Amino acid sequence: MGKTDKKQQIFQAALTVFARYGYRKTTVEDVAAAVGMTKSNIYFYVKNKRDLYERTVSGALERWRAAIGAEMETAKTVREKFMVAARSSFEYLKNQEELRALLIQDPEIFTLSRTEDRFFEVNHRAMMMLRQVIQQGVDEGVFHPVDVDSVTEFLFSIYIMFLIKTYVKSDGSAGDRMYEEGLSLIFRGLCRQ
Amino acid sequence: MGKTDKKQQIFQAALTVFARYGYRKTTVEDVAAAVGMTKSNIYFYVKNKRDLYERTVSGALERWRAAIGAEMETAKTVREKFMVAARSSFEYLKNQEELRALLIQDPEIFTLSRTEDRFFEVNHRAMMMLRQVIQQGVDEGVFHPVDVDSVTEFLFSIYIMFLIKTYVKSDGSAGDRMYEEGLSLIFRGLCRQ
Amino acid sequence: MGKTDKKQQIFQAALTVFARYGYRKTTVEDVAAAVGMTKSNIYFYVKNKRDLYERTVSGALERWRAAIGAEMETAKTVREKFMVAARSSFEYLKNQEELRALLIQDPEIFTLSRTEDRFFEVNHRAMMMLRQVIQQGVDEGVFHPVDVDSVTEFLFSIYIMFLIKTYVKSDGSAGDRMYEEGLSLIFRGLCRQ
Amino acid sequence: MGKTDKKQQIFQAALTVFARYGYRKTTVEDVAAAVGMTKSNIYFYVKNKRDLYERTVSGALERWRAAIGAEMETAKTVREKFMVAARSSFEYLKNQEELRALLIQDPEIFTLSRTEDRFFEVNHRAMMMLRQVIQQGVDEGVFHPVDVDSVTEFLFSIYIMFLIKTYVKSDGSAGDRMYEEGLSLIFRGLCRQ
DNA sequence: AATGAATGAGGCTTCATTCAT
DNA sequence: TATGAATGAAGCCTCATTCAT
Repeated sequence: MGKTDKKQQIFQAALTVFARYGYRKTTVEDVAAAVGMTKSNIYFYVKNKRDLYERTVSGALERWRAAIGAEMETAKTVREKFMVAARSSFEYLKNQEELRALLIQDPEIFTLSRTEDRFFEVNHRAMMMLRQVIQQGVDEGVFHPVDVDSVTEFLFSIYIMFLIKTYVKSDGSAGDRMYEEGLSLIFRGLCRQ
Repeated sequence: MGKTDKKQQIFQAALTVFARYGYRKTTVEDVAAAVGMTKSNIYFYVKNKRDLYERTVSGALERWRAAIGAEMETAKTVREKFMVAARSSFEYLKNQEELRALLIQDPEIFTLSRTEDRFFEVNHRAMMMLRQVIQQGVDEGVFHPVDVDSVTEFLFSIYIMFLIKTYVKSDGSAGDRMYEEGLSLIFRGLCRQ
Repeated sequence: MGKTDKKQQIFQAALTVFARYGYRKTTVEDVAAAVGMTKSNIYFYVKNKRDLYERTVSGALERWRAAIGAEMETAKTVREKFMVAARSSFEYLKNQEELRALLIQDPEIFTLSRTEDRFFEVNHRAMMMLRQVIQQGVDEGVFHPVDVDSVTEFLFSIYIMFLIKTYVKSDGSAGDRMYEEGLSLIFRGLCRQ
Repeated sequence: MGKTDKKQQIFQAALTVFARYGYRKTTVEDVAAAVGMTKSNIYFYVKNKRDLYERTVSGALERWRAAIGAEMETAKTVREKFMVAARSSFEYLKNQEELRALLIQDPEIFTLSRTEDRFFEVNHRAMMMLRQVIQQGVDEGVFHPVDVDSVTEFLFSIYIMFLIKTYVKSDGSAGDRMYEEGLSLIFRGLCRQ
């Protein structure tokens, strides 16, 4: 087995553990135990506990983004693309309990501060996919002539928040209802006519 | 000086320290040093490090909410109230660097899950203020006849997100522009006609 | 209320608390709370936590010894006295849950090392009562001509052990049975004929 | 050096320290220093301070019991066995200052309450050795037809008490004399004729 | 590539005790 | 007499990280 394979194995196990306990409560030894190796050997593959975490998360995010991207290419119209993006993100997360848990544990994963964001690159790539849809909508006159960059960021943020909200252990509040109401409100504000 | 005063003094100092270093990195001793007393004496006033933190945060949130509440009473129309709420929140935070820092350090402060939220009460009170405005807008026919509860929660979430986004150490992105674009988009979706 | 009364009140409360939690786990504050005063005020009446404990225990032991002494004076023959001593000790303890608990928590209370024993005096007085009975038995020829001092100490020790064993939360073993068997064994070895 | 060896080294050192200062006064750091390692490394071998203590004590008790067991097998008659047991226990302890000290520091080590006894197993094994002798004596008609279980427990208790008494830092009292008087008294009550 | 062993640094908490009022 | 407030000292334990093998 190559070194890369072993790493993947580690990140997979780390995902499970971090998702369950969060960064702080997770011990390097916990991860090691999950892979079936010893604590010290982990340091052969990663530099740090932090390093371990960041690689783990980045990997998971990237897989997610790639999945959405693939789905979006199947859509034709702008409206479809928008919906596909939203829907397939939700679908994807539905089958990824660990990723969901992770996002709940550490919502800052989505922070977009370029300077210190540990996940800037992958986040940015994801946002660009959204931007492209909006740009297209504006160009085609389907959407109001909004400032594309600002609105992209705005919607991306809402979108992220939605995901988190939706998957946080049931607030007791009707998440689905909020989802529908919110979405139509947004659409009403975005679409022309 | 009464015991309550001393407590306030402690929470004030704690706010400073927690804002700077975050919960984890902050040492009880740090706080003690900031007040000018010994570590052990802190335990005369609070039960725990956790207890210290929660009282500190709750206090700060409550002061904030009260300030907004006072401002809102000065407004007459629904639209004014809405704007005042948004604006004075921002204004307030502009002068409260520490609270801002705190919110960045621990965004979960705003989590609204009734079961585990440590700050549920004060958060809830704040949201109810918003709900009241929306209800009024709907009643007066100024807003679309939306589902008040869902939209309240939706807008409150966005509002919180906005605050955090805006005050996160410079994103590099144009926060204000996003703010304006987003707000008008929302309004367009919310207001009738 | 005189200072002495207040002290008695303190020792009474202390007995309750020490009996329940043992010396180590008992906090000066626990005792204070039980009396209804503050920690610091305790130090007006006693020098130390240790001092507090020792006065508390000594008092209880002395009351016990006095009760037995009174009972023994009612007996006539040596055998009667012996039995009365054993029996009334048990009877007394039956109604003194706290003292019992205390003895279980700190069996060293009965240690007889003259040098460091904190309760030497009262223990010694108790043992002397037993010695007197044995001496009388030997003098009257009812008992074997044993070495009075040694046997006294021996029996006193067994006697103490018995008390503790008996009142330790049921070992699961048949304490009563052991009591009878042991006592008759002892008597067989002690009495002439 | 294997892990087991290292552990033995630790327990040996721990025995020394616990014997000297008692459980409470002994610091994990004290033990570590005695072995020549750091505090934290101790936690590599044991779970707790408590764990450290219990393993230390159990080991010492077990070594003791095994030594007596070996001696007893050399004896032929019941009386001899009884005497050997008593005598070799004393002999063993004479050369084990630390174990002696330990027993004095924490007499509860010998408590036989099945539920809470931390050393029940090893204690029980020891008592069973005594029981066997008594059973044999009764079977052979050398002893009175006593209730074996009760008397075993009774004698075991006395025996333990004796050990403690004898080895408590000089009582000032003539321990040996008491030993002889007590033993003959017991024998007189136990042996037929 | 892997491991056992070791370490250092640090943090939380408890409490007996004191002191000014 | 009584109290609130303050303190110092101490102890347990966790963990990320390193190193020799």
